[in-house]
Amino acid sequence: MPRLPTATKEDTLIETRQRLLETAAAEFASNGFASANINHISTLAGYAKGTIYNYFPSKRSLMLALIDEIGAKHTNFIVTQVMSADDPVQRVRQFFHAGFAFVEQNPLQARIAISIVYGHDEEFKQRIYQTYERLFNLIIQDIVESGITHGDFKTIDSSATAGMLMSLYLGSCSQLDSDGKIFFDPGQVAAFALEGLQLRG
Amino acid sequence: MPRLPTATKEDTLIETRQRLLETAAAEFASNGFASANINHISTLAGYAKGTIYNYFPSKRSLMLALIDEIGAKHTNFIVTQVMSADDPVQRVRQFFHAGFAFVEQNPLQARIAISIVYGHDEEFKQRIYQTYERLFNLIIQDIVESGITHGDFKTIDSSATAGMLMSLYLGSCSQLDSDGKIFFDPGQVAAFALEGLQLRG
Amino acid sequence: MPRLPTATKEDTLIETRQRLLETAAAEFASNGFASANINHISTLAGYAKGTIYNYFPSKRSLMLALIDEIGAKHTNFIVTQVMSADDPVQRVRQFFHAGFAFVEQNPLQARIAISIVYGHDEEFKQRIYQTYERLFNLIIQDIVESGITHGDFKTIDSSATAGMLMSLYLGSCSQLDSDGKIFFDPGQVAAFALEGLQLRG
Amino acid sequence: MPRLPTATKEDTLIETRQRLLETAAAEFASNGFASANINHISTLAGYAKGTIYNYFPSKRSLMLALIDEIGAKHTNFIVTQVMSADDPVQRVRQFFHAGFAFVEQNPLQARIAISIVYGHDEEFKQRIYQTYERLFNLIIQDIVESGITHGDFKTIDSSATAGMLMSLYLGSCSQLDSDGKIFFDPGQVAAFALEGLQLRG
DNA sequence: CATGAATGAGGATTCATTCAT
DNA sequence: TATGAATGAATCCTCATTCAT
Repeated sequence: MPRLPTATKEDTLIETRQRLLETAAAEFASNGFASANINHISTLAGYAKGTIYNYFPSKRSLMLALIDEIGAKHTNFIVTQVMSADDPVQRVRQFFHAGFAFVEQNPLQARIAISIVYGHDEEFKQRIYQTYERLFNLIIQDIVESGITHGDFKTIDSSATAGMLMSLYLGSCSQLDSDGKIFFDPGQVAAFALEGLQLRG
Repeated sequence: MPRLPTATKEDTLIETRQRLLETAAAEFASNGFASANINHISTLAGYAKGTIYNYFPSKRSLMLALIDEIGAKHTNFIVTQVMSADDPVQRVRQFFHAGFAFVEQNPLQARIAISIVYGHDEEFKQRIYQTYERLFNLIIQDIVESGITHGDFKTIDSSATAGMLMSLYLGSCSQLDSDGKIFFDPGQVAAFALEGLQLRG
Repeated sequence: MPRLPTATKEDTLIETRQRLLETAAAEFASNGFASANINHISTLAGYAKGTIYNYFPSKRSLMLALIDEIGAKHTNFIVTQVMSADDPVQRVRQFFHAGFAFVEQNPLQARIAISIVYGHDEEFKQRIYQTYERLFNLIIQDIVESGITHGDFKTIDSSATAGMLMSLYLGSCSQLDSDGKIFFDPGQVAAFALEGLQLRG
Repeated sequence: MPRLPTATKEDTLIETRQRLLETAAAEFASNGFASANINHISTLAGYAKGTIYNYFPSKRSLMLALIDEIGAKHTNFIVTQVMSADDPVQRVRQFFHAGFAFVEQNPLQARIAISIVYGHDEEFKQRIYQTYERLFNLIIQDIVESGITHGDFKTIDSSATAGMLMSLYLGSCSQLDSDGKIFFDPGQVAAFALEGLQLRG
């Protein structure tokens, strides 16, 4: 049915797989993994029930593939933009800007990632942590430790600080107003992360 | 089986309900709402399948009752301790101390609360936001705005700041090490919230 | 609760039983036996769940007791009025008049009786046929055969004719208009039974 | 298991549906709707539990589909045969002959129809009345009113008379002897309907 | 590769019934 | 005798998965 005559066989395979991952994202984002309906996913993608099993051996493995995809995309998106700045302070700002932009451009994927991070499924959690390892390392080394070395940041526990930056990021970008837009401004959050609440003496 | 001959009828009712809520917390915390098994809950509580329906009309309403309980307990726990300090800066520290203590003492309840806040079920989300309204108001008024008035904090958007403090709290207290202990130290997080990353000039 | 202080113990027993039978009639009439809820019955009667089992060993036996009561009442009601007429033709008219009057005065009981007669439960059917035996005999002997003997009626199969009269009765009295009133007039039905459709040559 | 390799897909679908409707008829006829077991139906039809839900969204909708089928078949069967006679008196006889023949050939379906007409489920009742509308109109116009016009029948209320004919039909065809055969002879019932009990002067 | 009918384990929910008080 | 908390068998329905076509 969705057969593009000009595409090679392999292209078609990849396209179908991609289409399935996209509709899976929609379904998982709105219903969560356990309540998601595999039938909806293939139907929405324009395929029959069974097709999904030609691409993924199970519902769970579909989710795992989706997690991998989301994690890679999310990480790439942020890493690229953070590294385009040289100054650690600028990198913090870039981190929140890029992070929020990703959420705005990929709301379904972001919702899935966040609900997994804060959810109860240990396998999914492990998997998403793996895919975010590069992002964590970036924050630890290229943001926090780099900032300490540069004399911009306090000599703080870099790993814990990375965790707090991630918490701040994931928490604030999941607070949406009634239109589904992120409630916060990335600059605001970056300022909070950099300067905190207190007035400087 | 759980027939306490010395207890009055009403006491028994309340005890049974409480027992069911506790085992429900365990089940919901480890499996999430959709994957939780109502039979497990009653069986773990020492009752037969049907008993739960003498107390709650449905699985969903059991969850809602649990949310109400968790929200009230969580809010009370934190509000009481925050208000025991007078100084806004101290209150921020108290907020994280009390918050982390609650999570340590009620890990199941905390997991449920966090997974709902960052999850996909809109009804549960709304319900938990309701129960946390008092806590939000506390952060806005008695921490942030009070700190601004006292000249301790910058003149920041108090509502957004409250959201960031909550994000920081929920995010950091849900990062556990391999023993299930919270990875962070509340003082550390409070310091981050108060002072941020940057060195003061 | 429904405790009349002036009544003797036995009276109370009988009254309670009666009250239970009445509310049972309401429940069985509107929901049918299988869908009837035993709890509704006792609650509507003003008693607790368990009380019904002090009077009837099971839901089924409650229905059987109700069938007995309905059958006896129905039979008595019609037999008495039919026998008050001497002429077989008049008796036919009385049969329909009395029968329709019973239905009007006891709509719930009538509904139950009719749904059992045309229903699928063999035990209930047998039981209601037993309680209607006297009524059948009345129609056969004191209406049809008596009419044949008197020279009023054709020499027809009296047993089959009794069945047709009952069919006509039960069928027409269960056709209700939108107000729940019987759609037919007993005189009309009696005339049909006596004279049929055809014009007399 | 019921994989007919020679049949087209659509044929298989229709056959399976038909098979399910037939076994459903057996189950509903012997146990009534509320006590019928959906698993029995599919198992008896040679399918697994879930298969029925590929064809009917619920037990209730299965019954509704069955009602539609029964009503259509029943109506067609009688209408065709009644209209094959021209004389209203003959049509009355045909009505009972055809009606009784239908019951003999479709005992399960007939039982279901009758128990619904005289049962307590309003939705089922409404549905079956809809499917019998054509039959009612036939009796009113093409039997009774036609008979009045021809000068064969008295000038009676045609709608009420139709109701009485239906009552007589449904009531008498549901009286079975111990072998499950209809107790009455259609000619006998037709004679009763045409001439009544009384001797003609 | 795509299909979709069939499967059947799994799970929420109902409710007649019991029995200790 | 009346109560109502507890029971657990029974049953509808869902849906991930299989597999013949």
